[in-house]
Amino acid sequence: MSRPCPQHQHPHRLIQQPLSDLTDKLRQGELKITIPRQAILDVLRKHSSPLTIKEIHTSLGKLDCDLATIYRNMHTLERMGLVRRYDFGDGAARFELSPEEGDGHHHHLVCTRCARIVELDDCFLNEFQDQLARRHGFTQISHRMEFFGLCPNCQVP
Amino acid sequence: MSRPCPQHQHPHRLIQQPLSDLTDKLRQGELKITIPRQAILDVLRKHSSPLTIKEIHTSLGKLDCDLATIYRNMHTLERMGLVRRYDFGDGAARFELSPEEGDGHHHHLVCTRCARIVELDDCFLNEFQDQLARRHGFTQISHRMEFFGLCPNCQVP
DNA sequence: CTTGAGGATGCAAGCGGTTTGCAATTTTCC
DNA sequence: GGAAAATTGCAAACCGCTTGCATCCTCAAG
Repeated sequence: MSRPCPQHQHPHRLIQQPLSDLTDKLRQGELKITIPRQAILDVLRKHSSPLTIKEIHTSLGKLDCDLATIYRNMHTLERMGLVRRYDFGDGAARFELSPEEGDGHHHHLVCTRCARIVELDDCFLNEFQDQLARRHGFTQISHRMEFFGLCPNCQVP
Repeated sequence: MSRPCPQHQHPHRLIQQPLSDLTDKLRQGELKITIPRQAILDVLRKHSSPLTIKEIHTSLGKLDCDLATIYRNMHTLERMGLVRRYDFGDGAARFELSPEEGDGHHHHLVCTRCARIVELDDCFLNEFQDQLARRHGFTQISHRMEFFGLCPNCQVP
């Protein structure tokens, strides 16, 4: 389905962090270090683009843990800021490891046919967002933005 | 799918009692003008912000038509370009009448507490989008972008 | 090293939004 | 009016996701 993205297109910011870092964070959050938890983080570390729960589950392979466990873990990991959730509008949430520290906010360009995902590094919307907030009196403002189209490989039926 | 050539269809239609623009378009698309269909379009015409299927259904009131019918109709109306679908990430699709003719592309600022929706008139992303397409070799490119925050009324718990 | 409290998991049931198969009905055209 | 085709209602199913509950595991205190 989704194939690996050419390296030159997006030097992604998933800095390979030592496992101890992650487990450290787990401990800080008073989370127990369990087999499924470690395995999920491992899977996420090995992929550069956001994965669905199903993809995570099949990536876990022989460690065939329950879907409910993955769902629950994605929530807790998200709550801890270890993982970032994306919604491409196809009904399945996708997750990737949060880039280290900085808010690492970024967006995606998604092929509507093969689901290939290109990561876009920069988000230029912050000042526009602030302006919007001021104009309409909103606070705690955030945004979702994704691009869709046919990738080069999918343009010939 | 295939639309008849505008010149060669239903010549009598033009001199009949004035039908709404919408029913006009239904005929052009070879869609039958049914009670539920008209009622749904009526509801959408009376609301300025996108409605969920449920909201449409309750707005239909005494004409208590089946949810499946609404779902099916939203698909066909969307395919005809009469209706626009939005996804605010809360699991329920929302629909509004397509702005007349021009692509009428626009975005929303959604209160995450009371779901109040502010429509933003302009979209400044088109040239950026084209640039993206060129850079990554994508075609048929489009985007989704929504803003979220707390509206003025929801800022004091 | 043992132990136990509370977190985490597996299982199964359930939920909300959406889709679909099919028979019955409605719209439209003649 | 009557036939063909589109549309509807109904019920069941689907999909992603959540939850209740009994059991299991982790980890720190002893």
